[in-house]
Amino acid sequence: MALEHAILVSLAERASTGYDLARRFDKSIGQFWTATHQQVYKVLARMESAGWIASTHVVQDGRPDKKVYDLTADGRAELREWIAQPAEPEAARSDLAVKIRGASYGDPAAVAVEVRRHRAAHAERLEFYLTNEKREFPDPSALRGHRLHQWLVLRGGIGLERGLIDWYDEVVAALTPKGKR
Amino acid sequence: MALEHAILVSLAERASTGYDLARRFDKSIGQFWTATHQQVYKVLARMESAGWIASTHVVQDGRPDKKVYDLTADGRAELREWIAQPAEPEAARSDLAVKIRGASYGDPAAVAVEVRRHRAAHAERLEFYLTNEKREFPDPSALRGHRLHQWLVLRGGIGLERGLIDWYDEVVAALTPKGKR
DNA sequence: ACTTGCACTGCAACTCGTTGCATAGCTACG
DNA sequence: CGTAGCTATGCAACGAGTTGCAGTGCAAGT
Repeated sequence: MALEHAILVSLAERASTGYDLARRFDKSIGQFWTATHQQVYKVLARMESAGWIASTHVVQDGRPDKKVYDLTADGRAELREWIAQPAEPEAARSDLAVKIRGASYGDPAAVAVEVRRHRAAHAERLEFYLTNEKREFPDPSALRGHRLHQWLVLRGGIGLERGLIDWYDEVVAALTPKGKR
Repeated sequence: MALEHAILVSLAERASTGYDLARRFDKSIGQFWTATHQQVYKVLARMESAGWIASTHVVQDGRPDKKVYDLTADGRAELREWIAQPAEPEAARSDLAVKIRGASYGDPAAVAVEVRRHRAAHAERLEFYLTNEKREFPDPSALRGHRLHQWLVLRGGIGLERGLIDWYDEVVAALTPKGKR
């Protein structure tokens, strides 16, 4: 499982509540790992009883109380160890790719429409990443340490989105009858 | 769940045994969907009782008996319907990306080594895909129907691998101290 | 006044997928 | 002759992740 470790990385960057972590998994870290808030709370509870993280109860006014989690020494050690260990090259999963492959057993035109829709969604995400990059990392050559690493992962996301968009364009062109282009 | 539908696509292309499907998930279809044989057998059983597929017991000599599965009319209908339905743009998951992001909380040099290893694995897979493409699709412009769709998915895999390799190169360069390059 | 939305936490039930194990006969290698 | 590896199927137990539901209290729009 890597969710635990993704959370460790997230908490190493900044102590946070479960709610906050769940939202961050929709954004920066979420590029390469996602989780719903239920999953986050569940895993946080397990991690706390394992002693990797510790929580502080914070009373707020005008808002519900919250529990802020932070790494313990054990958590830091665990993170260090996990990072040192080899990871398996993971396999991609894509419903859409399966649909493209099976297009002739359904309606190829409908698949093309679907691919266009995904293209638009990924173009939007690419825009979002590029805007982030400009705002947060205006001078990449000066980056070091964890800021550099964050930027590198963002670059990965950007490359991935670009690759997908190119591919979708290729697919749409191939699936659209020539008269209709 | 898409494994069921990935299997439907696979069986639409060719009637197969569970064992055979599991191996094919390591190759062509496996680009965008994988499954272990246990998972395949489990899902096949469920699909058969749902009436999507039917099996024929085949006695072999010198080898264990096998069960060859093929689509039923219901299975074809289900596949057609599934293909017509919209799919959610799926989120990527990558342990390695999380490790890159967390590199400063561990050993960045060790992460660089790991990235190099993944780069090599993906370069190998890229080679494999390119060889396949040359052998199976020597003249892409002439492709139509399910052969075209297969080729398109292969193109997606090729683009993905290329994108990853480029990214890994970028990451290795950034994580390797300048003196050691 | 009413509803919608946000901040915040969590339980319960479920599905999907992995890991480990079991079985069985044939082939090929040293 | 023994052992490793392939073809072939499957069960049992577990872990990871999703979906649905539940509750509180404030702010802001209609």
